[in-house]
Amino acid sequence: MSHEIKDLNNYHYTSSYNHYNINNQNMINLPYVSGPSTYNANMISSSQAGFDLPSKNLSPQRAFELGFELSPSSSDFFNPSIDQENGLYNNAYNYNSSHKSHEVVGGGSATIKSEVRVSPSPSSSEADHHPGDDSGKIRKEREVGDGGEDDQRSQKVVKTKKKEEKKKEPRVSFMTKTEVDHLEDGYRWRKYGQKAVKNSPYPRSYYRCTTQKCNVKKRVERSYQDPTVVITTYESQHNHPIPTNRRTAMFSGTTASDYNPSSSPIFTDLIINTPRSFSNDELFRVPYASVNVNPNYHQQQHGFHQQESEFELLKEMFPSVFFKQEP
DNA sequence: CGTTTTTGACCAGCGC
DNA sequence: GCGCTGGTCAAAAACG
Repeated sequence: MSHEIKDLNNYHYTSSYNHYNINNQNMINLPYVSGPSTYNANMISSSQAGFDLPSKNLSPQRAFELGFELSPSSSDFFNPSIDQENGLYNNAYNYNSSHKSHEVVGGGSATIKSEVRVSPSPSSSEADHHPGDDSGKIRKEREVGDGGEDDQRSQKVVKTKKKEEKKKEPRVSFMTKTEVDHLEDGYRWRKYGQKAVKNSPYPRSYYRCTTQKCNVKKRVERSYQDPTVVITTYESQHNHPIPTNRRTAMFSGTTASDYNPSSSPIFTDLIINTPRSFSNDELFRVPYASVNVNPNYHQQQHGFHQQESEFELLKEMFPSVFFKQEP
């Protein structure tokens, strides 16, 4: 069956090949091992995951250890994709809010698929291009400054610098099968904008983490091809734990250096006990996952440490998925 | 009354 | 240069 289920603004997903393509870049589709149609365990085993990676640095075992250990409290469907080429992570995790069946997004099979794309070198893709990210700041600077030649020059330098910095911002996209637009992920977000998206009847919403000094942003948009799917894109990483008291989130003063999610009892407790608002009484099941790796991946330039750090980043961004405490 | 959401305006980047 | 698009700002409204 080759029913194509996703092709939204450069997102591409085919159920037959577990193909999840972003920004029209090529992906290879790696074989995966079909799992049971129902998966009640708290994680996927490496055999179920069916990882088959060309890169020795990201072994199936390693990928599994690094994060593809999915909590049933996270979603019914989890589809992560890491775009190393663009410093872009892409994930989709879907859950079915109205049924307990394990509906694949557009797939028609009783299995849920997941994949990770790892590709090298930052930038150039559309998804990684955010011209407007610093537009506001630039505007402010312009308003404050006197517009002199030196100012203009220095602004150019600042702009270039910011642009370069921007390119390195890692981004993670999730595709989530849900009726809820804004999924609860434990962090506190403030909406700062909404825009109509080209070729889509659904608007894109922009959120910022409300914690002070945390500049994590996320965009939420609904797939125009499959309105039941919500695409959530995270940018940057939280430098603080999940706020224990949501009302005090913006006053959290925890620094990145203080923050050790794996050793934080509070954090762990949250992962285990915090109910997801979108989950209702759902049991989240992930039958299996596969990992896709960009064939152009250059190991020399982006070795194990980067992959590891990216997975670590992924884990930090989605602790509820990655840090599930073993019984 | 503090916080969040809404929404129109603005800006930058890009393609033509 | 112009128009389109994505992203952000910020005032007003809504919310709790």
